[in-house]
Amino acid sequence: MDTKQRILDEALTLFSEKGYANVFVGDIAERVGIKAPSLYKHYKSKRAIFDAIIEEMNRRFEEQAKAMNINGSNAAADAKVYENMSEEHLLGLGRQFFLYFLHDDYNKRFRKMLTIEQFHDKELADLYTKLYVDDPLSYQGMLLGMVAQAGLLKTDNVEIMTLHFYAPIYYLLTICDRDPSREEQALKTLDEHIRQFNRLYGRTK
Amino acid sequence: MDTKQRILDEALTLFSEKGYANVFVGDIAERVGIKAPSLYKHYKSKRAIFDAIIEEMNRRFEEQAKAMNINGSNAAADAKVYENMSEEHLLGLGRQFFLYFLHDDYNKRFRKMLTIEQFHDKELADLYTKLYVDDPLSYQGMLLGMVAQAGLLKTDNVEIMTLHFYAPIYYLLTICDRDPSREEQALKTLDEHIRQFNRLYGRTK
DNA sequence: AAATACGGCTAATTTGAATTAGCCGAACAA
DNA sequence: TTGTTCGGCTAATTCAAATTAGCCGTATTT
Repeated sequence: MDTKQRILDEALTLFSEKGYANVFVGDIAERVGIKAPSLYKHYKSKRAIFDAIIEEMNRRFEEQAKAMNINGSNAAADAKVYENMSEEHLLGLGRQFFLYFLHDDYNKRFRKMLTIEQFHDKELADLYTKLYVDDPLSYQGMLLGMVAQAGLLKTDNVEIMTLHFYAPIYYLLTICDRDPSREEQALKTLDEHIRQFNRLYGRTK
Repeated sequence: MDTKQRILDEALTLFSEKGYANVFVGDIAERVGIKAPSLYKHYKSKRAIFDAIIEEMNRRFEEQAKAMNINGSNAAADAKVYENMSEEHLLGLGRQFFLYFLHDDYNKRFRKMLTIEQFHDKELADLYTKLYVDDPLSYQGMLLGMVAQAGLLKTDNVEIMTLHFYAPIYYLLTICDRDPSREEQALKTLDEHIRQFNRLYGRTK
């Protein structure tokens, strides 16, 4: 990987562990294997590194969103996929979502960084809300909506049902971010949550 | 209020808005209405101010926990209180908990500060988890357990039921911390959540 | 009333971290 | 090959923020 990219990568790691203000330009440089002044050949300032991370993140997420829409925009067709969905499928859905967010390295670090920096300015707060609140909710709302369409879930309020599906996932995610040693237990809880969710909302009693 | 206490108070406000590292001793002093060097008549260092905040917080929470136990330890007696609990009571319970955490000034500021600082060291992470994850869960688990005992809620897994009750509350709380303009909407969602919770778990179908 | 403690101030001092200046060798382009 | 760019380095420089020194008035104690 070229140096410019490595700088972003190491900076993100450090920012996610200690927060922007507690990371020194020298720390980043050291990790990359160069001296602090050399960083300035690639970025104008420490702030510029942070901004570049945010930019790249936006790029990645847009990309990802686009990819999702390709499979997600045609609800009528996709609903068929869910026509014979079982509890196992639902479990898979939740687990996949959870593990992706939890273990995908870029996601994990970025989420932690945003958690730390979210109160610095409104833009970051909005980004956090978009990435970890609104987008997952609307995406999963769409999926669960289709499953309900297919007659496998019963509710008169998809939004609240989706909240009931996602809030515990979010909650467990924040626990694991803070303390990875809880992952195993969180995964068990996740399974129980989804099974119970299915019992509560599933049509096939 | 005496200066020593005012320093803690203003420091907490600032730390909760910008995080420890982005607050200067001079900022705190200015708010208190004195000059930076005068702060050192009260605290040995900037760090000591932070530590004092944590200490006071621990004191407050222990106090609060003690107060709760007085009413909470005798489950058999308290269960009677819930014998004729209605959806309205349940709504009140959730709303009270939510609003207390959301608006109690000390709580709000402390929670935001911990959110920012949680990844700095394990002690802070553990404190966060205790205050906003484990304690609420066990407290509400106790209450809901009693309500279930009284025959008003039906479940074979109180823990998951409690997760289903609390996770959305936690989720909404973090949204409001980030963006207070969402409070109104969050309160509506909270109500819908609890009503739906009651529909899902309530015995009196 | 003298002595002392308290809590404020201004003026240093110290420190440490970001950034700039300017050099230099390797690669590559003309 | 000669020049130019790239990306590294060391040695300043700058600047801001924490902390210390030392003064001083007020209030409290003895």
